[in-house]
Amino acid sequence: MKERLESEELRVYKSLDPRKKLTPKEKYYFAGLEKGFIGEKLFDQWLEPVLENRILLPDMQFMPSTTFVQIDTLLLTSKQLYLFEVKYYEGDHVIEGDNLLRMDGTDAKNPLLQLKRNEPVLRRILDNVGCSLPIQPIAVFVNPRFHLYNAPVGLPIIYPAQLERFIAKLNQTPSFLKRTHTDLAEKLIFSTVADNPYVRLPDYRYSELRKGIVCPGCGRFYNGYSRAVLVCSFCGGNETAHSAVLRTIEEFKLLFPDVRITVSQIHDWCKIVKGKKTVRKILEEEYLLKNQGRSSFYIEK
DNA sequence: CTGCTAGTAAATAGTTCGAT
DNA sequence: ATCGAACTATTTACTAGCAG
Repeated sequence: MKERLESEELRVYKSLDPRKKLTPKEKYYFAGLEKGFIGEKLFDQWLEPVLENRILLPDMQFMPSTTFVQIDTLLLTSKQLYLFEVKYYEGDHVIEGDNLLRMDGTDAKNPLLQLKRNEPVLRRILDNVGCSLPIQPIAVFVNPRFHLYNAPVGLPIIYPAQLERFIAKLNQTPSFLKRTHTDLAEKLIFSTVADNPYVRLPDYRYSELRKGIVCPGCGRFYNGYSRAVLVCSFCGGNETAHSAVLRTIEEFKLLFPDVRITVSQIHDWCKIVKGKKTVRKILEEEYLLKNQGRSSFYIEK
């Protein structure tokens, strides 16, 4: 019903990373975003076998009244709604009171607290759409290299070594989806909101960013190209100028949503494309030309 | 495999057109 | 008047096909 996509925030960091020197803080935050996404994808794969009669709702952002909640993973069954908080933490951890600590003493986000905060908000959202299904909040640690030392028995936590059994058990629990369930899923998707007030984007200006086309294989810049085929001098990967330019236009749109797309703009942004003709041709094929002459620009088809 | 040729598409250059 | 897109013609680089 809904696909899990990289967040806009993550995509911005990804395309900024090779083009600008990120501060250590930004790098750290970026790495966290990437790990989070890896973990969520990994858990999606675990859930795959139970989805025949259950619905996976990834990346659900709600804003009922003034509180914003982001829920990584919801799983709708006929009996209940699982609220998962997925973590890709690695290494040894301990619980001290309400805090989840790494062995070096630094704080990691405690998913149990996040669940405690999110559950009542989700309850309100469910009530709003007239759903009385019980919520089952669970924290999931999906990284096999994760260990938690002193957790008491009975916490709503799934550890890496328990994942397989959890999925097997879930699969044995009968679930029959009716029309009301798919309707509910649609209603929930409909009530999600797009923007996340917690995004922390680094500040960047066009002039300071390195221009050019990045190889999708290894993330480094192409040195140049000839005859409409780009060959990466680092990893050997190759692709057509058409798809490379198109991807680089998407990056530009992501980083500068308010700047108009013109042939000159994209020509400068892609840098290694020699002629504006090539850029124009691609824009002409994939986008829609607005206005004529001096004030012309391209928009989505 | 080499050398030739024709065909194709990109790059280049020069010019026109339209909006500001 | 000026700038950027659009148009046109030409050069350049590569490819496929073919004979020797």
